[in-house]
Amino acid sequence: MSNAYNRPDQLSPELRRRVLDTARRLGYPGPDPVARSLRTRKAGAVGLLLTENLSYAFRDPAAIGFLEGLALACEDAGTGLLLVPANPEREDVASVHRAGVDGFVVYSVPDDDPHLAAVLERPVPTVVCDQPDLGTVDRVGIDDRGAMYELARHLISLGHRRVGVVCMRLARDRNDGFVTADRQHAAHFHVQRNRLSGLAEAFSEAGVDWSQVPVVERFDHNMASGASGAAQVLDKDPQITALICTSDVLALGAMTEAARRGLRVPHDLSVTGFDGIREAEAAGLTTVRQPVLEKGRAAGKLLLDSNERSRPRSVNLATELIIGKTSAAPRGGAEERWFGP
Amino acid sequence: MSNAYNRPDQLSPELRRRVLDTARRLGYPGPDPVARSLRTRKAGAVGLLLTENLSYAFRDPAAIGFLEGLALACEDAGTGLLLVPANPEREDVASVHRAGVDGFVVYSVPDDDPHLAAVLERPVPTVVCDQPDLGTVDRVGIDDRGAMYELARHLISLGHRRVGVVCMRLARDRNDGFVTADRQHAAHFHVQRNRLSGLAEAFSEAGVDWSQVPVVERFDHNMASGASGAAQVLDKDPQITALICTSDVLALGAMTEAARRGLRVPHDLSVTGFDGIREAEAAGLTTVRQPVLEKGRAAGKLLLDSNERSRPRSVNLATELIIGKTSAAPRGGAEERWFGP
DNA sequence: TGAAGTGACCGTAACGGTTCAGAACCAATT
DNA sequence: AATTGGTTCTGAACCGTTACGGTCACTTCA
Repeated sequence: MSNAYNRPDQLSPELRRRVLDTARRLGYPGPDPVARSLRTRKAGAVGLLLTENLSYAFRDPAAIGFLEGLALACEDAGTGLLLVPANPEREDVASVHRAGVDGFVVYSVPDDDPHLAAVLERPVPTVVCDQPDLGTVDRVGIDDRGAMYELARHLISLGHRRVGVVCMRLARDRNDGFVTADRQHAAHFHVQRNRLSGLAEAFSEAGVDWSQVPVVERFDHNMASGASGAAQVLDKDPQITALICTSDVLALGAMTEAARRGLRVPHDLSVTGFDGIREAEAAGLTTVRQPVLEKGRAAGKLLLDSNERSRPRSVNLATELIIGKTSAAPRGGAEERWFGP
Repeated sequence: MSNAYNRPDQLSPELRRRVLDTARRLGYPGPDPVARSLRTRKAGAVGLLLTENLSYAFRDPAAIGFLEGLALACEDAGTGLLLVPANPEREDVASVHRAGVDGFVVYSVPDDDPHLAAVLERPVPTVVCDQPDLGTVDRVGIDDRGAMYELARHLISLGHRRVGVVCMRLARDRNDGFVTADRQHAAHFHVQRNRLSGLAEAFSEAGVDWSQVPVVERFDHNMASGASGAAQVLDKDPQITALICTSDVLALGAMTEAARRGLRVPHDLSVTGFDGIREAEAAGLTTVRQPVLEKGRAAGKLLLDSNERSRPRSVNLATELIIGKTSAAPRGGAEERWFGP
């Protein structure tokens, strides 16, 4: 029977026709994909674990780019892409257990997330993205630390010494406010931890006492958070000459707050982002561009040709420092004479 | 055994512990989701069929909004969302057959698409979106025809009589150029067909010979298409006072072309769109806003509570005419005295 | 003390396909 | 005529799980 559908060469055309005819007459809807998957041990789909609220993936431009790249890789391979809901509120690991997939891509979740643990227990290949190297599964990411270090060097060379930071959530608990050094080090989001540590290193080297730098955290990732985070930093220390945001979305929000306060960017305040999304380019933001689409595509490729037990691979994609028109030497800064526009 | 995982109440805690212990010792990875699906006849996922190149879904703002709404509905119900690749080039219906899902959502595909036919043959509930009412499955959409009629009335009341149109693809074959009346009527994309027919009706009523109106079609849906489409219309008839685009993305592209030609919008040329995406709002575009997120959510809800054999439901969501600053009375037009700004 | 009732546990039969071994058949060769 | 080879077709095993009904021990009540 299944031969009639899948192996036309294995039987005579006449029998095939007869089988298909009676099948249609009996109202047979064609082979059941689930039963087929059980037998062949291939689901024909890869799972994408997004710990964030599922709809978040469609709001964040960087996440959309990643999704697009991953979808492209899946399309090339002819497999589907299953978005696995993983609501962080109820610890509903069941969704991971219930997903019939040939492998998982894990995108930017906290490293202590129970869903991630559940994925790693499943006997399928996995690629983690923007995560620490687990040593046991493939990984794709960028050098967040190095890229942010480079951005910090840019600001330092412009003459900035008194700065503030707005970052995304650092752990699963909501903490909208200032961040202690401890919390920075213990951050469960690999990406944010490394970006902060790149900043800390560069500014420490430049003689800045990092523990005195105001770092504000926001749980939600949108422009409003960027604006309110910027407000909190500027209230704390109105003397800062640069505001460093760990994402473009936050930075764009920060720009609106600067405008609201009548601060001219970059004359009165430099603002920087991270990601290199289209909106940032349009705004001329100084930022680090990372190849989000390529990241998704690389994750998909890695997963889809998981050769039997080659040792875990780790891919780092290149980033590029984009110097836009939102960073300049601080007003009246000593260095202005040498580094100004 | 399965009880130990799924029905802790059916057995004593002691046995449960013992079972789970030996399971772990034997390296048992937990119940297999595919086998479970086979037995329970529930896949725990819904399929989304996008006939367009898969990555398209992540480029078009309206599609993203739809996806977000659908993802929200799925998240609420605790089911996954499977993106089914359906490359229009190779007629690869296998992807539809291979998808292990409890139902399908079909989003804006041509009504003669073989993938759609394949979905309808599958014995699972289906919701079509932006499609003609098939009478056999649930449907969600808007009144494209009526909404466009209303937009046309707005332009007519401003005094526009000589207009041009840029529309999205009308069928599966690529036809970048002028569109005959025949092709307009025979269009296989329900949405485009109805928008055009709303225009034709309104302008015909106003005494305009619709067959003389230049209508240009573009296969790809991006701003560049809008720009080149606008150029083609303006080359054909530089006298037009309004350019009607069947999507905001095309309209935004048309605006860039108008600017390139030194045409001031709306003074020299009115431009209108359709969808109500964020970028259009930012640009002050005159357009029709449709609730894309709600459309996705409605499709998901419809699918997920498919009560046994209720007769097919059809949902029409409300739209809203947004009069922005890209439409005004034509320069020197007779009506200007009464309707001008 | 025996019958009936209760709850925990276990064995087995599907679910619907794929695969593979071998039966049946036919033709050609020794 | 018997053996060989090749092709087409049939049947049974298996994939891993859950639903279901039956067994068994143990309690309860007459």
